[in-house]
Amino acid sequence: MLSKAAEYAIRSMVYIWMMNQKGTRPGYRTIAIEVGSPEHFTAKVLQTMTRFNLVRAGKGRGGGFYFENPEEELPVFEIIKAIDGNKFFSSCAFGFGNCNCANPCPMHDEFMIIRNNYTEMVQKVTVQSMAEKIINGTATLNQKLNAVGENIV
Amino acid sequence: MLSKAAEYAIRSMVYIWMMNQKGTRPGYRTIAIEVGSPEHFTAKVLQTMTRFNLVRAGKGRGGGFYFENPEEELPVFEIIKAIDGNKFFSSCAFGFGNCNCANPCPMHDEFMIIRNNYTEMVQKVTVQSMAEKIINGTATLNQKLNAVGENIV
DNA sequence: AGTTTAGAGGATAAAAATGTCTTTAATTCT
DNA sequence: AGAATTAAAGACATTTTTATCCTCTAAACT
Repeated sequence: MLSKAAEYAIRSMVYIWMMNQKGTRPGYRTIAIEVGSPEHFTAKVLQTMTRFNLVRAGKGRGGGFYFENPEEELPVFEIIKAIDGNKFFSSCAFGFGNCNCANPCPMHDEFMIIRNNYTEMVQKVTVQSMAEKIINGTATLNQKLNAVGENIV
Repeated sequence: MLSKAAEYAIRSMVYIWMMNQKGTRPGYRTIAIEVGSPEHFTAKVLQTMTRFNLVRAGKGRGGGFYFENPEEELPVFEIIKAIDGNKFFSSCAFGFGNCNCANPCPMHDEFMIIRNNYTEMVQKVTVQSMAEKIINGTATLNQKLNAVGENIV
């Protein structure tokens, strides 16, 4: 499963991309409110994003976060790697540092298939493809809750 | 990814099953040494296993852990659920409590496929099937390290 | 230049996961 | 009955993850 940090990062990035399309550069305060993540923690996570050059940040009035090349497809894979490293993409079910074909754990073969599928998936899903779904109305970035805090179904 | 607790639990259960086959009931001290897990933490994890009736424990001299019905296939799924709950099996990529078809996150469809495959896998892989691999010599329960602590390849 | 705005960075706090230690309870053997 | 053995249970410690706060720095606008 994704860490909270990675989760917030992905949500934030999609939001930034969408706002950029509308011609604005959101700040982390706005982002946190809109994607439903803790404000300062979101700021930290976005620092990591800029450090890895996955997004750019402008200081001062009119500043905020933005993509230099919004057309360039950004796979979720890159975001996850920046935040969580490639722990998941390299480690095995049994936590063996380097469970490999020569010295496999008893779930190695089965786990490899899942892991490869997952890796492929997060390489295929991009910030743009996700944003598109939200614009289409076929997905939501933040869970819609009713007044009592219950999920709307 | 599995928690450490779940990881140790799976390894321990496979080891117990194999020792039972040989006619012995290992204690948690032995188990911890043999599967390479922290002793007392392993004890805790095994307490959970007995509480969920996934294995039995005998106290006193000649005691230790054992399976009442060793023939009955035990899917890894059950072990993971006992330790980690069904967090992973029910939650979505975006951590939405109940991201569902009616209110999906932008990775919902893609993630569902992976999650279903994973669930299927851990339901198919059992303590017995894993033990068999180890007995065959086609897998190891514990990472074999050389004198310097490096992985043997 | 000075003021305002916004991210960067460091220090700290809280919570959860992981790991350790000690005591208690149950069982077996003598 | 008493001693030895082994899991159960609770208290405690450490580490990692998650979250908050405060100060610093850069940019923009007047």
